[in-house]
Amino acid sequence: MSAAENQQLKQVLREHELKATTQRIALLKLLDATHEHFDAEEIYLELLKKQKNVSRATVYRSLEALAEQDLVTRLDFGDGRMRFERSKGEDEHHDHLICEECGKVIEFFNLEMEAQQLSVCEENDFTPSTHTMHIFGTCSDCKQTP
Amino acid sequence: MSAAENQQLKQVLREHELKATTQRIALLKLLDATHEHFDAEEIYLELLKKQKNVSRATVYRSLEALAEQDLVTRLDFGDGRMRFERSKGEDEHHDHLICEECGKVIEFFNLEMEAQQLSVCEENDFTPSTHTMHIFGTCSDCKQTP
DNA sequence: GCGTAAATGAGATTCATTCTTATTTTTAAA
DNA sequence: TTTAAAAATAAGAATGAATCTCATTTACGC
Ligand SMILES: [Mn+2]
Ligand SMILES: [Mn+2]
Ligand SMILES: [Zn+2]
Ligand SMILES: [Zn+2]
Repeated sequence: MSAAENQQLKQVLREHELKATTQRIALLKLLDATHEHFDAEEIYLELLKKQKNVSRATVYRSLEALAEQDLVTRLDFGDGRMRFERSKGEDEHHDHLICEECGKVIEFFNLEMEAQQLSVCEENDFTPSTHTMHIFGTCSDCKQTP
Repeated sequence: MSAAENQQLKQVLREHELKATTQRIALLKLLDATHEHFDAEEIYLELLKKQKNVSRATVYRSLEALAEQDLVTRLDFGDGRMRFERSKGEDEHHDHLICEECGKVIEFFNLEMEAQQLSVCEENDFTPSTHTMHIFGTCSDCKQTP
């Protein structure tokens, strides 16, 4: 099903000089369908559940290749496992609030903060490539029930 | 030597309800003496070099206990190992620029950025506890020699 | 369709961190 | 100062995320 989406993802992969394997297509399709921040094991299990044959090693290798091409973004929430999300356009960059109680992740974007980052880099003659701006704490849901 | 410093660190540990073991004192003394961002193994090796008897497990456990009490700060530079630095006062909080070429770490503090973080938290009814603001890229030294 | 380079599967391996248990140390009280 | 209980430590085993190995399969330009 969704042969059109498959074709489109095949196209995307080739534009980034990546071979369009069924595993990579399935992985991209999975991440495209959600805003969740999966780790590699979760992605592996989801693909199995969807009857896709894939190995753990391929999940890791695919995520590496896709991240290299900025098709997915690696997220490090500091709990020992990397998370991944589908990269949206440059204009859709966002950072994260992470609830330490329930694990909920709230996405946000703050233009002034991004501007301050560039300003700090200039002051230090530093050429930025990526950044992590993660704020840990307690979300509104968890605040009420201590 | 520096019996005074030892006494002072003993005091600090007890104020935080931690037993003042020779290992914890040595670890704090080590981190007090530098601005470097050591990982656990480096700390372990440094302590061995200084003739302190300590085991890897104790380094990890001590760092956990000290971080719990905010006497040290855990840093995650995303390369698979945690780094640690001595926590300074609340007023001496800083974030990091990390050179992906040479590993150099530049510390910075930007008040406006911190203010924006609080503003984002308020907007989302989120109570912050800590944050990571790490900017990865290329330092001035590495820019020149590609 | 063919050939070749690249990707995959399955499991072994690595390496940071955590866990286990016997032993030692800290600390408060006698 | 000696003593006892609780806590911390040493040494190495265990864990788990991520990477690597190599035989097999697949993608894709011709
Ligand atoms: Mn996100
Ligand atoms: Mn620092
Ligand atoms: Zn929550
Ligand atoms: Zn550099």
